[in-house]
Amino acid sequence: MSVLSQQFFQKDVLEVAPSLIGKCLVRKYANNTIRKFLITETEAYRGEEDLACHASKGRTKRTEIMYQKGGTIYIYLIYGMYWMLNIVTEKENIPQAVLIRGIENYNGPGKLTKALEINKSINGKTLCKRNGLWVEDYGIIPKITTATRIGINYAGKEWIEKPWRFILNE
DNA sequence: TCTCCGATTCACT
DNA sequence: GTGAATCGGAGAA
Repeated sequence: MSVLSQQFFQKDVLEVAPSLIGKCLVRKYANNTIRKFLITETEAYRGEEDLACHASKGRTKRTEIMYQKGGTIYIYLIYGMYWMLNIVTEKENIPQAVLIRGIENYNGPGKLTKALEINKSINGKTLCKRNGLWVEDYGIIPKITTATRIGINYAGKEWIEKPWRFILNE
């Protein structure tokens, strides 16, 4: 087992997103309990030109986090009810992020953040043990299926059709 | 300040 | 298959 370094995330999101499949998301709760979850589904959001990406509107207070260097945690509230967990990729000033859509036993981004007790308090923090959330590599070589992204009908045909969702094959 | 709407989920017809 | 819940960010004025 090895803990993924910051360097792992400082690459193109299209490399990072599929390679996170089969890795282990580790959460240390407020009461020091530690739980590990296999990552089963991710999605890539890639830069200002990607109309499905929040950063397509340019650099704002909200998207500022995505311009940080890879390994930063981006938390975002959707529909006033659910927190989305993203991991920023690439170097500084390149707005890319991986959305964690699914983990073992929790199918759905809203459910997994609930299970992990994720909320805005860790927005902008770095992915590492000190902050209670990190990723471990157990050397699993997963079989990956690609698909189109979900919930981005506003982005237009060209971007809806990108096969930027990555799913672990059972 | 005010209005619009979303990287979702769940209950109900 | 359809619609409600619910709130912060972005853009308009």
